[in-house]
Amino acid sequence: MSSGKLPDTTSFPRPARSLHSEVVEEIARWLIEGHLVAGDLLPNEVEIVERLGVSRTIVREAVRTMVAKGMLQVRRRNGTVVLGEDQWSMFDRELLAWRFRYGVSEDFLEELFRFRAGVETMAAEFCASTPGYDATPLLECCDAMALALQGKGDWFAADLNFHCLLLTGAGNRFLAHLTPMLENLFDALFSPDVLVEDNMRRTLPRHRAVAEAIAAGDPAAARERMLLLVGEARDDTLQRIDLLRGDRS
Amino acid sequence: MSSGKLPDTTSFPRPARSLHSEVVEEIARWLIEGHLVAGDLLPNEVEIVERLGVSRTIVREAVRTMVAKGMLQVRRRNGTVVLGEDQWSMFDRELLAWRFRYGVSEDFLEELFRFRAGVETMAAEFCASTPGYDATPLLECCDAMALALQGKGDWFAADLNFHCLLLTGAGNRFLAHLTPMLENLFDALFSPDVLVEDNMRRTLPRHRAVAEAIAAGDPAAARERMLLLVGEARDDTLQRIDLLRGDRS
DNA sequence: CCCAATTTGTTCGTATGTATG
DNA sequence: GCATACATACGAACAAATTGG
Repeated sequence: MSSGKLPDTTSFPRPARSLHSEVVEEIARWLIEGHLVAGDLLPNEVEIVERLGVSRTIVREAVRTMVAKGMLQVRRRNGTVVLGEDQWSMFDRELLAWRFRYGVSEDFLEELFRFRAGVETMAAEFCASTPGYDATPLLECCDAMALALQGKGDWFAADLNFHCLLLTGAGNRFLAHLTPMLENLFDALFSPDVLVEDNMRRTLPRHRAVAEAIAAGDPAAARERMLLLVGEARDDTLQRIDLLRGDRS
Repeated sequence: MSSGKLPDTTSFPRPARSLHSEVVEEIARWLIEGHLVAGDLLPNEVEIVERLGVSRTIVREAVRTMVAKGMLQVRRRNGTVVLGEDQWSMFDRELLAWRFRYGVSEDFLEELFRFRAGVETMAAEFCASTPGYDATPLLECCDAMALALQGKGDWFAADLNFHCLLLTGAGNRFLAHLTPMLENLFDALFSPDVLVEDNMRRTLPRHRAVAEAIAAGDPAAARERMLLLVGEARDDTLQRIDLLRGDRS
């Protein structure tokens, strides 16, 4: 009966999204926005069915998806409980996208930047210590960034590509698997419209220095320079965000 | 009708495992063992239903689970395709367990050890540079390992605990999220019955040296010593595995 | 110890929508 | 444009397990 209120879930101008993903994202939002926290019980299946106006099948499949991502745990008779954030798939593309969309905490960003610094220095070191590693794609990225500074081309794409190349080129599938994290970070925080030209002019030579150390096969230098690069990026970004927060409050 | 060939998928003496997890693991095995590779189409729903003797619902929910883990992608009308291993959730507890159970490649292990070295040195560095970090749990782990060497206590648990403490104690949720990887690695390769006392006697002082560097708040030393520790562990393990492989062939 | 209520687990039949050929 | 094959979605029913009286 309660489904009378929302007669047109399908009539939204959504291109090809399935009911499944709608419901998954809706429930995920409950958790990410904190309406349900670790230890809470999810409403039971029939209640969700009534609240969202979808069939039980959809709800069950949505729950399966979220269990697979470590967000829920379901026990017979007991209901479905929300797991702590420490159990959630931390590097899952979708989950990261949801977090950035529905709000990440300052702590989350801090730790993300610190972790990123660690893995990217690691990747730079790996690349530099790979015999015969071809660094030309990295240098080409730097050229593309330089062109973008003159208004010819896409800085954002070149910058992101540089960092992804590092992760994927290190010859380590675990490092390579962290690219969705970077992509989400870039999408959320370095979107083209917030790029500051001042920062770009400063960071470009840092990028090139890293690429050159890798081309020279010098792991220690690559590591050191990468640390400098991501440290500056961190400072720039967190400072910019603090300014935004300051404006809002 | 066609299910007459396998009348007893359910009659196995499995205690409380759900049909869902059975089917998920069965399909996962198809992928991990390589019967289906990237780009292949999964048999359609009805065929899986007939082959496994379960309902469509079960199959659909199993597919949802594996889509959530990045192993499958389903497209309307087109069928369900197997994704490349680079898309699979690399740090997912279940998926790691399946891989170790159904066979990991030598490359996989090599990269895992290299990645592990990177993140654990990172964690040691983070811990050592945390002001007021309490290193006594780490030192207690070393004591427990020393006792285990005298036959009093569980070396395996103490060793694993040492490394997990490092990851969880670094104050970084991304590092902490890598503990399932370590746990699976330890379970698969350092199980109590294959521990070599010689290696244990050598590695114990290495552990203590790391803990002491962290207690002293010396990130550079912590990093250096950790690198030594995991390097030796890597060599010991890969050598032992090579011996096993050599015996078998 | 058993009984009953609650909640998820599982199956089946059917209908719809959407690409493909 | 039509038919086909397949995933998508719904609803009703029964099974099984766990909790609490």
